[in-house]
Amino acid sequence: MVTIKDLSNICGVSVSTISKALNGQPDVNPETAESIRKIAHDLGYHPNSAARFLKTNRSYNIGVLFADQLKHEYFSLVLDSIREASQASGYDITFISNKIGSSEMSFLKHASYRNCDGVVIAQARFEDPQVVELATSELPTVVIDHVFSECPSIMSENVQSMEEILDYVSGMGHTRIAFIHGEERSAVTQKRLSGFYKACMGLGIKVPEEYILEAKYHSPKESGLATRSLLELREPPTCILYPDDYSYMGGFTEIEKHGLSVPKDISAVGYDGINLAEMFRPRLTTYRQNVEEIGRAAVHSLIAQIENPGEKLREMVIIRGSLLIGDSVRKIDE
Amino acid sequence: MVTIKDLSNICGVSVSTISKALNGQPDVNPETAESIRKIAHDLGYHPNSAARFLKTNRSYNIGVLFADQLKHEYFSLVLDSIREASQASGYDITFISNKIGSSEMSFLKHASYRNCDGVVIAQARFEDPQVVELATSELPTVVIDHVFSECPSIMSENVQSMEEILDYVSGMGHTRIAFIHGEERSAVTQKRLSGFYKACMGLGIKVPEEYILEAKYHSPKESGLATRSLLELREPPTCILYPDDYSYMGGFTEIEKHGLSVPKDISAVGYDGINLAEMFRPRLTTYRQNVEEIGRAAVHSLIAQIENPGEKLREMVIIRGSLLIGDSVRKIDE
DNA sequence: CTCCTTTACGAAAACGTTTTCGTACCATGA
DNA sequence: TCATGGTACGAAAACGTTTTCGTAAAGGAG
Repeated sequence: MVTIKDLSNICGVSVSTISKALNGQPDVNPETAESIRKIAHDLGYHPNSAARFLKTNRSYNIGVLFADQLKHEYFSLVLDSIREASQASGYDITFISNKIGSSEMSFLKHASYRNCDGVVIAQARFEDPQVVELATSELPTVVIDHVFSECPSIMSENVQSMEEILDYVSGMGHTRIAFIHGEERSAVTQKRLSGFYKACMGLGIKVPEEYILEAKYHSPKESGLATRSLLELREPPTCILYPDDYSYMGGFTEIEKHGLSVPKDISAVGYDGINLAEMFRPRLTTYRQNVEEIGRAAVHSLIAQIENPGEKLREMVIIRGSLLIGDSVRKIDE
Repeated sequence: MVTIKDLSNICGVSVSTISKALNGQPDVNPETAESIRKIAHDLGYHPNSAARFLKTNRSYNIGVLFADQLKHEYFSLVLDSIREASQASGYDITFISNKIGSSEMSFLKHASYRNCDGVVIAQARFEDPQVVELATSELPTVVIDHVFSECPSIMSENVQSMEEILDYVSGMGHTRIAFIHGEERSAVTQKRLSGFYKACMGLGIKVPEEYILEAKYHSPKESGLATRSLLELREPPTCILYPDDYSYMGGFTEIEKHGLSVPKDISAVGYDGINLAEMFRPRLTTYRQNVEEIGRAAVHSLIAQIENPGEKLREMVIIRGSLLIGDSVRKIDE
């Protein structure tokens, strides 16, 4: 690897001058600077990030927390946009975990051990003390789809989206609408529930308690169970809203098992708008999240914090998606 | 952040002794060492990775190259297993790209700028000179689904898998079998083609030239076009093999557009075995890749290189998958 | 010509580690 | 008693940078 000392030898000036030339300091002769830059470029010199960090305390590396998995398309797309946005801004990304090799290390420790300038909490068990510790720490952080009072949040829009879904479903003639939602304690769920109720109120739809069921996000199994209990009701719903497209899979299988079909007997709506949804038959009606924007907003907010250490901003950005209409909701003629 | 100097002050011994105690050097009194370790643990001390690298030239960080995208489930699952295996071995991972911020930087430069101990080439344009440069460099590398003569390869099994597929399809009574394959120049495609021809020969199936078409991996559009040309043949195939499950999507849409249906009119087989394939209707018959094993093998091979710098091993590991039978291949009764 | 300011550069310290080498102390054997 | 050897520790250099400060040379003002 070519170091600044090599450059110093080749250029015949001291390392200090090299460093200053490369960093655009004013106290170096423009011609010298230019020739140094040229040689550095020709030799493919780049300052070693570790050494540079030691002096500047900036690693240009941001940590990303995906606690459980990025097995779901939604999360991998968010990751992809985080990666893209970071790179565009000159940052690399590193995954943060809480065990590395045989030794346990809290998320925060891991991030500081790796000298991250900041971390994006993209997917995590938000009540985990380690996650809380991270979010409330001095380290710049930004959280996606959750709100911590101590750091900025990027939230997908969840109230209006539910209203849009219900407008559509109700427009198709449905009045018996069930809602299988994700974990109750999640901020996203709360928003969606409130959007759901609000829309029902506006539309004059009455929803029996049994129509509102808790499942888990991205768990076909849980949603399958919930679906079963809905189907076994004396008066089952005509339309079921699912927490996400994966969960719909579980519901769909259960509906088939009951000898029913979508949308003839039961209509269904997913959430997230994963790319493969258009391959489902019937084509799934779902709400497409703007994953590109979510990742980008997270990175930009984080970098803003990193580069302006003074202001501890606590903004909240809300990203809207859009309803994607498929064939999974049947039109009911009265 | 607590540094080794802080520990030195607290423990009342020099930094050298602290370092030696923590690294298990023999020339430190066992009792002293134990008390140092205890204090270090209580304070949550971890040596700074950047500083440590500077002395040891080991970053415990491995670079991962996903040149284009990890938008496809197959790649995100591979990434996930890479991440898991790395972490289990005490390594973190960083994405390698060839532009960072506004400045261009070759993959190799980027990896060495970030002091990666090695890099996994997981998905890339293998003929890209930068990728070649990386694979042939001094830096330990491992490549997935391609073979470079200079570094170990992890290959998914591709010959036998095609034979299995053809055994099955032929067993279902098909003789007019088309094969839409991915990029011709790719090693994977070559293997699959050879498996395809070999199986056809063994089964006594004659395949007209028009039945073999090139498309691109993960491009529904390309496969859609290829499918169209197959359907417009005077004697179209009864079964089409696709390069991957995403590509099948394109084919499926095209088949529907022609007023035909899968598998009644045309049977189809995918590849990769993404989780959502079971949601397609009909359920897709496909060949499931062992993504966990692929990622793990890559990481283990890479770490073996890193930790035994002497031997430049050049092994090739082949990972088998398994046929996943759905409903997309019709049984033909003669 | 002197004094002051500006310009352009270099020496050296520092960041947090690891590692080499030196050495003080103590025990052992002759 | 002295030489020898082992044990346990510390001083200091080094890794590749950035940054502070010092200073020599050059130029301008009086």
